Amino acid sequence: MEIERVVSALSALAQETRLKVFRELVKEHIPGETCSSGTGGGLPAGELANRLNVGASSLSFHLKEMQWNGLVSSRKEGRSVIYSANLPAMQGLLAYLLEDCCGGACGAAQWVSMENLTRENER
Amino acid sequence: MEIERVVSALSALAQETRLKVFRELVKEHIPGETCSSGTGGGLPAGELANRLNVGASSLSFHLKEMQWNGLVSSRKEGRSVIYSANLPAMQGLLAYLLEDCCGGACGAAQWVSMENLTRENER
DNA sequence: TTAATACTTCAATATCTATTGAATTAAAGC
DNA sequence: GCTTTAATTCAATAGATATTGAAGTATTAA
Repeated sequence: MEIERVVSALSALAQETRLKVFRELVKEHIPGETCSSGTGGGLPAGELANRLNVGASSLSFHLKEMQWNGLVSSRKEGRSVIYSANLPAMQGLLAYLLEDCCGGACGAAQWVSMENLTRENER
Repeated sequence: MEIERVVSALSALAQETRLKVFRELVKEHIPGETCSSGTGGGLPAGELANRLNVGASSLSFHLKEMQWNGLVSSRKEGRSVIYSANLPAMQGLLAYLLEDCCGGACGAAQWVSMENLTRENER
């Protein structure tokens, strides 16, 4: 992952509303399903706006930003637009941070224990 | 790690110069040493400015930002100021992203393989 | 076909960020 | 003390971001 893409992925998450959006979408994620393939998973823009208590146009602005940066994708369903988390983008970001910004120096192997990694989905 | 701190840590990294600064400092990190305790490790501001080809005052602005957000710390040594990466902050950030923004849904246990984690420090 | 719903786009605005160069502070060397 | 070096602070500026409310576009329902 080259540095410009890393910076843009980080920018997409470095804002409270957007980070909360991503978290909500991850909670709704159905394992093994991508947005384009899925019939379930993800959330409509309006539901996100309600949950996060953000104005529709403001949320739309943030979703567009996140979509541009590859963190979410969308599909249209009736008059709703369903957004879902693009987990491979997050994986790529985490891999970069672990390898290039933590490296051996971080002692990653120690703290990234199975306790963290196998933690069950609490939804 | 509460959401405001996560957002501010992400903001600290979501800028090309700052991300490069952090990477450089991680490369210079001496395992087991914190900035305050260390006699080695870290880099003086001027050396960072040279390596990254950034103006001194601009770099100073970014370093201040990163220090405020807890990603780097500094010590004075003669007329230099030595900056070093605050790895626990990065660990906390990665832990948050793995757990709250990736969770079980991400299949983290699969992709965070030992291949990634035990990769040798290439400096 | 009209009305309602779900979103997005647009324009105006306010605020935050980043860069530049000049001025300032602090430590070392002469 | 004077000068050089290392870095920070300041002021001005340009540009990017975020919020608001109004207007516009589809889609569904009456």
